[in-house]
Amino acid sequence: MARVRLIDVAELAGVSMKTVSNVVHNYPHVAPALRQKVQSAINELGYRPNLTARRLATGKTGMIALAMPEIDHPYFSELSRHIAEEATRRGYRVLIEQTLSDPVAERAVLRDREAGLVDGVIFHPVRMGTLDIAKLAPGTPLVLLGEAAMPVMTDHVMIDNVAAALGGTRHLLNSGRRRIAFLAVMDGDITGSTNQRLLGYQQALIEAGLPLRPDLVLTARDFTAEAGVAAIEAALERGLHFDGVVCRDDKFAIGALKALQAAGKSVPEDVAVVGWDDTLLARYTSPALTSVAPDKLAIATEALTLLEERIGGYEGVGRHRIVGHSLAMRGSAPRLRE
Amino acid sequence: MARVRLIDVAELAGVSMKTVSNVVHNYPHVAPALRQKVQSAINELGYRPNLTARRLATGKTGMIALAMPEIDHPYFSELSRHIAEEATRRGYRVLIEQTLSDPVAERAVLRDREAGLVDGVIFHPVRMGTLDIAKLAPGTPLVLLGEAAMPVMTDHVMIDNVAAALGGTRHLLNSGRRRIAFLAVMDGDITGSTNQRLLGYQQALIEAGLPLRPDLVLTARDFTAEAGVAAIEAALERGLHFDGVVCRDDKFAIGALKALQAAGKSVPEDVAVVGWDDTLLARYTSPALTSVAPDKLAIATEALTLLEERIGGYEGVGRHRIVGHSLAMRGSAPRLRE
DNA sequence: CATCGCGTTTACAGCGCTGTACATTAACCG
DNA sequence: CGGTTAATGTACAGCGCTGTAAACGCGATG
Repeated sequence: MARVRLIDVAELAGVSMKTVSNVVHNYPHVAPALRQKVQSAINELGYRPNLTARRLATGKTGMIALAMPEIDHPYFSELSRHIAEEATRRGYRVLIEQTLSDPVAERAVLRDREAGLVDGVIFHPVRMGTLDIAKLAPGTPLVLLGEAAMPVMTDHVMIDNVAAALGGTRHLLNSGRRRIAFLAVMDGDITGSTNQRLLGYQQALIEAGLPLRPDLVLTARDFTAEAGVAAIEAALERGLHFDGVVCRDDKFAIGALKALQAAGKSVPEDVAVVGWDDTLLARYTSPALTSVAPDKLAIATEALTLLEERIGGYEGVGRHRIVGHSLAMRGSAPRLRE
Repeated sequence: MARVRLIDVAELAGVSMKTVSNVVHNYPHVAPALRQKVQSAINELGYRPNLTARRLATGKTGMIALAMPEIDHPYFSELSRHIAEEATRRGYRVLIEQTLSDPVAERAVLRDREAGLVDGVIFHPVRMGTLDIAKLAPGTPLVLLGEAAMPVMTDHVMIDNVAAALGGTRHLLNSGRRRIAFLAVMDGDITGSTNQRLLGYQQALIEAGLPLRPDLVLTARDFTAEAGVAAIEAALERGLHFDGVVCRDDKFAIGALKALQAAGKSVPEDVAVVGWDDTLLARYTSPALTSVAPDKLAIATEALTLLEERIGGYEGVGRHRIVGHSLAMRGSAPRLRE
């Protein structure tokens, strides 16, 4: 059963291909009678336009690529959902690419993979830095997310990580905590996110007139809840005393919760915990996690707006947009009573 | 900066377009010297093949669509990851569609949306039933997931829900539970999954010689953790006594955990809880959830195998594949001591 | 030395659609 | 009523690539 083509419809209706095309596209200047005739021919044959051919002819694909480290990480899947919905609203479809934080896969995103396949790319890099990306200067319109890279020429959307960490830490300070740990820094973490969050944490302590104690900055081996457990266990074992933890990540916070409960500490009474990203996970732990909440919808909207402008031909210098964040208050570090 | 085309490379290298094409595709019969010359021309111009044009010429898109209700639901995001990785391994790229369980969006998946854009579709329907799908008989190769629909002519991959529910319930029975609730049935849930799971639950009770008590089959208003909380609260309020809960869903199980803990019941001592889907969430509650674990990787592999056969031209009757499942043992309904 | 055969390269049609330029008809106006 | 404008419709090139068929060496063969 060969596919029905435009010309088949045209022949059946006794008109030119272009007229059929005009009907398909609801082009206004088609006589009602003809439109009717063409429409029946379309229905009779069950014609569906071949999108690939349309793309080749128009040069527009109506598709954007979204490249992220892991599509099943709650933060990224929640963000993708927003981006997918916003893109649909604007008439784009989304091709999701998973890089698994692999440098080769990341590079591929900016090179040949998308050639002529998508109109633009939204990319959350992990391993590629500012210079790597600047060098690959892709022909494709591009918007970056996250803190790993921010070349001057490329558009970029992020939250103010320093301010967010400052806010989260202040919240703990306001509730009377004085020995607040940071979970965690890592070897080989070049994303910049951690550094900015650490900076905000430190700034809050300084504001409050507290000393910066290096032993309160914990170290983890990777970005898993298990690594968070291990880091807290190690800290407790070496006798570290702390009454609050600011985590760079909800998974770390979950690990902290587990390790603290296992050690007989109660949360938030003995130790208050603040997570990061306000993912689905934060709602389902017990106690539920207070978590820094990036405005994911705003990230999606802003990224698509910038991308659409690039697709529309904007070629100026990179715009760097900071979108809002808040602190989602839950049991692990509850809101203060008034 | 116009895109570089095949013909531009050909002119620079002083050869025909086809030769350049052959070099790009690593066609063996190209003289080394020429290949070298063409390669430098490619590098010099930074040529990248236009995938859209390639598709039009070959008729193959190398892309498959994956249509699911919600891309940020942990079960679906985990499944997508497997499908995306397996698809990549087989040389396909994945276009993810979110239907949000909207009948219109589901219908669109099977109709014009993918025309000539993907080689095949993997579709997890929610609202469309067997007949709806059978009627739309798409030209596109199609594999269905889930229990909502299983037209005879269409390929289909699922786990044995009855057996899985039977297994989960047996586990509770083996650990001595005798009053086991089912969380939950719902009005308007036509997916069939719930019914099959309920059936397995009932079968286990019958096997054990226990009566089927209708009051132990709880009702929820929707598929959220909050609805699960409400259902358990209502049951406790009306004085229902139970020592185990089989949930059709991890979110319900999380709701159950919350409601039980709030009511001062301890899990698993007073009430043991079994979840379903073994999502990320199950690992991070406390206690962690024992959960029915569909073999997601097998679902992905099997679905892609069937789809590839359809793409390859198989036009026979629908194949219905049952893949494995297990019971992921965790604290909410722990493994029995030997 | 003409012929064959193989490896290599080319020319060109065509994938299905849209944009452009042009032809036709209808409508309108002074 | 001739002439102008606007509304409709058509023909066809071309988007960038690949498949096919045919042409082109060139050493080996008889």
